[in-house]
Parts: sequence; structure tokens; C-alpha cells
Amino acid sequence: MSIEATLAKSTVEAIKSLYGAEFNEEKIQLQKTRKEFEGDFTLVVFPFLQLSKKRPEETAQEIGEYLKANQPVISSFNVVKGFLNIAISPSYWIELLKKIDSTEKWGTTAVTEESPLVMVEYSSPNTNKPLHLGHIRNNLLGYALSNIIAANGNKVVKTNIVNDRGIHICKSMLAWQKWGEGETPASSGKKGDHLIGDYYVAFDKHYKAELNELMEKGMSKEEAEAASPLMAEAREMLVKWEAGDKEVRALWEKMNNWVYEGFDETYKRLGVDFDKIYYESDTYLVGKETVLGGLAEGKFYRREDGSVWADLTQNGLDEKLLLRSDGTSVYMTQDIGTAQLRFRDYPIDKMVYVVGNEQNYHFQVLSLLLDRLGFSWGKGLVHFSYGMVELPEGKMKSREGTVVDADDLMDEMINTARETSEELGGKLNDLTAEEKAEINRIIGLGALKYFMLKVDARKNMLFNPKESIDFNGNTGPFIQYTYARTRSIERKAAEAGVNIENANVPESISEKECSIIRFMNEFPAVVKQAGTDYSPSGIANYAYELAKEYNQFYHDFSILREENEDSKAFRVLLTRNVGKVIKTAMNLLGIEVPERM
RNA sequence: GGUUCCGUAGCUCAGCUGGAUAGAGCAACGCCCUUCUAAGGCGUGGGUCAAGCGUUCGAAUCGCUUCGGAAUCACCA
Repeated sequence: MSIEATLAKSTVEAIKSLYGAEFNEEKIQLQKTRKEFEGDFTLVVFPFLQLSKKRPEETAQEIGEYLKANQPVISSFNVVKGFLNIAISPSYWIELLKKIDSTEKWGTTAVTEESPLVMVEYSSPNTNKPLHLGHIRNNLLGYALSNIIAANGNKVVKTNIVNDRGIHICKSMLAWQKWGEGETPASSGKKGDHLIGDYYVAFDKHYKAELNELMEKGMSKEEAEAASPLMAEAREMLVKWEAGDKEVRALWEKMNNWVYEGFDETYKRLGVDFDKIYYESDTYLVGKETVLGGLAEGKFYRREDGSVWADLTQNGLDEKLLLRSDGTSVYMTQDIGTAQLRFRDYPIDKMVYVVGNEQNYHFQVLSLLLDRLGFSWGKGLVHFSYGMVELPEGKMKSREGTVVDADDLMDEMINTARETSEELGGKLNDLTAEEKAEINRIIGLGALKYFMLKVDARKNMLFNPKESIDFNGNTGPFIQYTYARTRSIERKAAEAGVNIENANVPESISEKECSIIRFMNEFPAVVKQAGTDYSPSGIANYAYELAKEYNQFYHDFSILREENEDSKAFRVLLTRNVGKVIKTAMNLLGIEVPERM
């Protein structure tokens, strides 16, 4: 039983014994004691006043005395107004530290045969342009979330649905045909996704020019858009694609493969991966079948023009189009098809979609439709809805060239890490170039990842490219730095022959040490909370707090210079486990930690 | 207009299942490297928790209203 549960249970007994009343154990308010007061846990006694019919101070005093008499782990208590501050004896914390040390994966729950299967969809790129800052947030959140869900004892299947078909792809293809002169990633040295992205931009440029020309001739904007020969060609290409035209399909495959090679590189560098990838070119027809099946069963209805709709007015929503009058699929149809295929492939208990908050409505509808179509997990699907990444000028706009490219940003972060470590007096000078590069990569990407993950996912966040991402303060590198220090202490302790395993328990330990162990005591609850809230930021902020706590300890206490052998061993043991917990937390976020930096 | 989300220090963000004097980091200004890694530590200044009303012993946190901002409401994806 955890210490908190023990205290809560004991408090219930105290209420019963002192006031002869029952009190629901779950309603007991036990919190961490604030720094400015003495103690480890604080019991809020206001809720008991009705039962005690006494003043808060008196009530707290009585309960405190009862607890102290009945729970040997309590070393002392004090009362401030209606707050009962309870101090836990150091021996308890020492035992806990040993337990943490001997628990292989402290804070995580093992997966068993019976564990539910959770599928997490994230990333979901279009194949017509490279990944940008918004995708970075998506990928990092999705990956971290998958780790957190897995750490809470679930089987996790990470999946990616690639939007590889549609008019936008045809635009790139057409532009490449017209102006590409056979350019390939190999011939130009460009990454495949960037190459295709350039042609997507080229299409837009020519299209805009064409519209302007037509508008100068007196057409309205709408008329010009309808009359644009370039757009007509793109549409024609899409029709050919859908008809399975050999030439178009071959070009499509060739160009998409360039993009995939580019994406793979970016994913690898970001450190994310997938267990199963779906392609919309495979799923959109399945969606159509499923919708037609639903139509036959009377779940949907057909309008006079032939289009198929779902009536969601009884759910407080509108009517939703599922198939166009020409029989082609819309976005929603594809998602239904993808769901169908996934359900065939895996025994899914829960589905989590990591998709931006701009699609809240879409997922509300999808949930209802999947439920109506008989998917057991449809109703309970989770749309992990995250906020946009904004620039100081507002939203990123590809047309205005304000998009922050994912590859460029990663390059920049790693460069900055290198410059910083050189400025700091070349602290890595005894390492080989490869070792240095590896550490700078870990730090640069750590800064980026932590920056993206520490803020509440559902909020829009601001990224200022000019001010860039910090390496000081509440950052990834600070936490990594703290970890590197713990590892350094461990190495030096081993060299000095400090005997951790068989050391005696020191006679006394400091408040700070108790406080750090109390911090580690919270870790399993933090992981659990992050799992139920789907909140990587909870883990991120915890890692920072723990690192900060240890840094203060590190500064104020001699660890290896401690005279008393037992104390020295104890502090090294503490250090080792702080490192262990930091590493686990960071790995849940998908952030690597360096052995030194 | 309907729906949903957001508004906390100059800036970026924590805190939100109601609890003590609202916290970090950045930026500014002091101090600390012959001392286990200074990407660090300590200190100073900085707040009408958007505003109002309500519920309560107690509200940044819950409810209602108003004001700001964002997203969405397509035979686009």
C-alpha cells in the first residue's frame, strides 16, 4: 500500500474513533506539503469540522495525535490553521528508495496477454509537401502518447494514414511533368519530399498567374477559377488516376516513393516510428463499400441527385455528406474505410486519433458514424485534439513562405547545440568528432522535443523562430544536463569503489533527500495520470521539477566528498535512481538522454 | 449566427477532481567557478489569475453573463 493510502485509511479510522462518524476515504484531501511548511503530506481538515464540531486547529490537533499514535511511519506533525502537516520518518523514505532501486521499471505497468489493445493514429501526412512545424508537434505528441499508453499496461499499435491521393497530389505531378525536365532527387540532390513540395508551390504560382491573367480579361475570380486550364488538367489527371490509367499511376508511384524516402529520413531523425501504415489510396474504396452497406441497411439515405447522406439531427448535429452525387468519396468516407480495414487487421479496443483541433467537428461526426456502423470502439474513440503552432505573425501559411520546415528546424537546433557546447569552453573536447556530433544531436533534438511537449497539447502554442528555442531554464537540455551529472557521479563512485549495494543505512538523512525521494514516489501516479488525461505535458513538467530538485541538492551537498561512508553510499544510490526516473520520464516523451554533455 | 476551445508576471508557460502568502523559465539587476559538469546555484524587482455576478467556511480552479482571441459549421482534404 502506498504511503498516501495508508494515511488516508488511518484518517478514516481517526474520524470514526474520535467523532464516531464514517467518512468516505476517497473524499480525504491529502496533498503534498508546500515548501514553506514543515512536513511531507498535508491533510485538509475543513471537511471534518461538521463531524468534530470543533475549531479547525483543535480538530487537526486531535487527528494528528491519533495518527501519530497509530502510525509509526509518522515522525511528527504540526498544525497551521485547518491544515495538518505530517512528516514521514526518514527510515520510510530510505526503504522506498531501495524499493525504487530494485523495481525494474518504476512507474510503469507491464503489458499482459489480457491487456486491451489501443491503436494510436498520428502523423498522417499529405504526400505533396515536406513536413513542417505543425507536423512535428503532431508526431512528437503521437509518439509520446503511444509510449505513455503502453507504460500504463496497454498493447499499442502505432499507425499512420498517408494521404497519398487526391487533387493536391495531381497538382505536384502535373507541375513536374510540365516544368520538371526530368528532375529527380538523385539528379538534384534534393530530398524527395522537398522536391515534390517545390513542384506543388510551382503549380500554385502558375495557377495564380493564370487566374490574374483571366481576371484582367474581365472575369470574376470564380469565373477564372472555373475556366483555368491548369486546374482543368489537374482534375483530368485525377479522373485518370481513379480510372487506373497506367501512365498516371506509374508517375504517381514514382513520385510518391520519392516523398516516402524523404519522410522516412525525417521520421527517423525525429525518432518516431509506426507499426502499421495505411494509405488512403487503399482505403477510400473500402469506405465507399461500407457506406453503401450502411445505406442498404437503412442507416443512411440517398438524395434525388444520387448523393448519400447521414442524418445526424437526432444527435444534435447536421446532415453529413458521405458520397458525392458522382459517387466519389469525401474525407469522411475515407476515414470510415480506414476504420474498416483497421478493424479487420486488429482486435481494437480503443482508437486514439492524434489530429489537430481544427477537426473537432469531423471527429465528433466520425464517432457517431462508426458507432452507427457497428464498430464497438466507435463511440469511445478519442480525438486527441491538439492546438496549432502559431508564429508571431499568426498562422503558418505556405503561400506566404512563413512555414517552418521540419528538416531545417532540426538542422538548426543541432547546430545551435554544437555552437553552445563550443562556447561553454569546449566541454566535449576529449571526445571524438562522432561522439560530439551524437551528443549535440541528442541535445538539439531534446531541446526541440521538450519545447513542443511541455505545453498543454490542447492549447495553441507560439513559436518564435527569431528567439529560437532555449537551452537554459525549463528546457530539455537542462533535464539532460541533470541526467548527465547523475551518470558522472555514478561513474566516479564506481571508480572510487563506493559500495552501494551492501552499504548500511545512514543514521539520518536530510530534508532535501527526503523531499527528492518523495518526488520519485509520485512518479507512478504521474504516469497514470498522464495515461488517463492523455497528457505528455504532465510527464514533461514532472521531469523538470525532479531535475530542478536534484540540481539544488547537487549544489548544496557533497556527494562523493561526504566523509561518512554510509551517507556517501546513500547519496550515490539516490543519485542513481534520480537518473533512472529522469531517463524513464524522458524516454516516455521520446527524448534521449546523454551519458555526458 | 450556432457549436467548441482559449484568456494567469513585459514574453513563453505551469497550477484547474475548490484549500495555506498564485509558481517556473526567459528578459533586467546583484552575488557564486583553485570545489563531484556554471547548459548550474542563490538573491532582488515584477500579478485586479480578462471583467462582473453567483455557489462555498474557502474560488485562478465550479456555474451564469459580458468582453477579447482562435477553430469549425463545404458535393476541400
